[in-house]
Amino acid sequence: MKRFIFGVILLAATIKDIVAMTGLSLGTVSKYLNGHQVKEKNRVLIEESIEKLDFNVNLFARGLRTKLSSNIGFIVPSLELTFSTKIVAIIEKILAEHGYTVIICVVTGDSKVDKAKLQNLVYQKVDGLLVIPHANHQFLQQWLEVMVKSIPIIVLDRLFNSSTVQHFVLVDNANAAFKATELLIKAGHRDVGIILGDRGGYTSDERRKGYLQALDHYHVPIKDEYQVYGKYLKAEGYKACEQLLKLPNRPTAIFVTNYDMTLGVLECLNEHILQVYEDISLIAFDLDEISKVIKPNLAIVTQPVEEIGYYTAEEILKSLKGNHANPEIKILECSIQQGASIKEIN
Amino acid sequence: MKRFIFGVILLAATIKDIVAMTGLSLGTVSKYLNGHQVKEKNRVLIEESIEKLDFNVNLFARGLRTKLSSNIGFIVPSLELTFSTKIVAIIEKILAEHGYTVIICVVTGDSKVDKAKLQNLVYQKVDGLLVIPHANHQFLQQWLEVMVKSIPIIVLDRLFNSSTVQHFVLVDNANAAFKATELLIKAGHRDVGIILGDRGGYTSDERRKGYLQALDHYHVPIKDEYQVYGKYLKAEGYKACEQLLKLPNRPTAIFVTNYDMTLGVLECLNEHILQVYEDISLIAFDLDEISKVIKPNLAIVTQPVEEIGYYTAEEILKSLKGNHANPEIKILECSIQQGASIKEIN
DNA sequence: ACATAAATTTGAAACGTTTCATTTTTGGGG
DNA sequence: CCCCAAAAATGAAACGTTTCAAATTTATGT
Repeated sequence: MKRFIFGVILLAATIKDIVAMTGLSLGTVSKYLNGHQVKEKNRVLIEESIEKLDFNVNLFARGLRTKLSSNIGFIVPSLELTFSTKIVAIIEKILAEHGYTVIICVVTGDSKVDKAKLQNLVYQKVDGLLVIPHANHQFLQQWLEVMVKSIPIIVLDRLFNSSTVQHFVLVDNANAAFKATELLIKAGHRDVGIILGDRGGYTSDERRKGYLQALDHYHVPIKDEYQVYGKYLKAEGYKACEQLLKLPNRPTAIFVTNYDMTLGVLECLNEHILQVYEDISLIAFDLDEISKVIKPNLAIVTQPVEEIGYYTAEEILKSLKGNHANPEIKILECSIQQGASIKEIN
Repeated sequence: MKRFIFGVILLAATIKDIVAMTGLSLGTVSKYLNGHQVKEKNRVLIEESIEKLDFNVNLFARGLRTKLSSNIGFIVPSLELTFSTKIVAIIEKILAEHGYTVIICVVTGDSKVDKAKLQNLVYQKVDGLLVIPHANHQFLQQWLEVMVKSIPIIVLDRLFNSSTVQHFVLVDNANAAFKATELLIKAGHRDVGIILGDRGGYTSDERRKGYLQALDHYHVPIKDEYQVYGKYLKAEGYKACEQLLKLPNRPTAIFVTNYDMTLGVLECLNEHILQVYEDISLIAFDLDEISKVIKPNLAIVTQPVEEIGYYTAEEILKSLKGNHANPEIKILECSIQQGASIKEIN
């Protein structure tokens, strides 16, 4: 029996207390706790006892035998992207309903630091792993390749080639970029710049692909100087924007393919005293909460973060429940939110 | 010895393997692992062995004896406030350097849901707790009062009266609000509105206090209708703003005391076709990353999130190391970032 | 060298589960 | 009412640490 003094627990109840109270054996109670068949009469007995004792399984003891922790690790490149935090929040909520907790692990990209963090995490503390890879994820990827053999892993946002990691949840970046670019073209723009992430990065390449397809489809000439690369950072967005503005015939519209870069672009336009819409058209990515406060309201591509969260949570739960072999590449669609940042120049 | 097949760990090394390799006893090795004095010769022996075996303490077994997990729980009201996520990120980084991991727990304010989450967390999974309370935190507070007797707890952002919880890290909200209001007054504004959080909420009351002090200090008449309350949400900021705009002689300047509410205010002004600066002056809270992209740049009060993070991490580490009795209320200062959103109307 | 105090080492017991080979109970058919 | 297969219950062993009283080694002063 849990014993209290002034409301503080001195001693938590154990299975042995249940045994003492019910007269059953350790084995039977344990079986009940793990969802196995137990005689009706005994089930009632045990449940009453659990209730009275306020019994909770000791996870240390359980883990010692089973090597399971009821924790899920969530590896993110940063906590300052709403994309990541929204997904973490949704998943934390769902997993909590199933008795799991979420351990956050921010990877820096510095493989030395990351290695220690990941090692500790995976060897002992988590039953499964959710991963939003860092742009610079070579080390992480190698690590995952090995780890996925011992625990279920789902990778979000980025696809990579791997014979072992096979469970991905992605958005259709190419199609989203196609539609965004299309929107600009249909408004009459033929000089459309695009600000991309790292050259060779997965999302970057996909978004570029969609952009090129759209130009091609509408017979708009492709110009290399309109495609600018940078890291997914505000400062790099600023730089990329300047680069486009410096061009002899600068684009009349820009597609910025990332949240943070968009902030940089807006700051850059501000400083160059260029008005969105009036002087230059814009469509951005993922700006959800703030697209409306910016004047004019920005047209944006919105990733289905909620759907990503729900789907991923369900999938990892399935994997944890033993269905270890349903790897899949899931691709979800983005939507486009109209704004007042695209000028018709027919 | 850890045994591998195709790079996958089959069996992790245990203390017994070290015993076998060094010829020492369990007790000695354990003592070494826990930082106690061991003969130099043996220290070397053990360290070599650990290295060779790639030994890691099994945290389940350790926890079974010690009831310690090397996890810290971080309770946040939401993951969509940069205030919270920045602090979480900083603290996660520092704690990781000390072998701790961070379990995220988002409380909803629904005490039924929260209770189950917190229970699980505290009874078994965490050695300490960091808490950014929800605005509606009665239940949470009661819970903390009891829990702090068994593990160290530090509360951030909000102060509350408690005979047990005594460790707080706060910012000087009153002073920050004083300075913000002062800035508006010095620009000649005498009709200064303030949009506050929940009536009776800690931060809300403090910020109001500073606001009133500033008005009083500069002999500006105080008007009740200029003080509007709402929840710290974008939608409520919108509503609050409308309320101020509807007033017969509406304020010439508004102090918005929260990030999310500011977004709502900006949207509201946009829709009413009111220009910040030109039509109405504004000073906001915590808008850091986006204050620069908004035109005109907003003047903002910035909370020292980095400092809060570093300080809190150090404090919880101290508490975990046994210095269990250094409760303190730490108050950090905010800074003000000038912008172009305040019009001189002398 | 010797006695003694101090510093280390030792190893059995305990932490609270799960597992599994065995034993016991149950219920259906003849 | 008995037999037997199936279902359920049993309880000892094991998981890998930490702890602690007892034993051993080392250091100190004479």
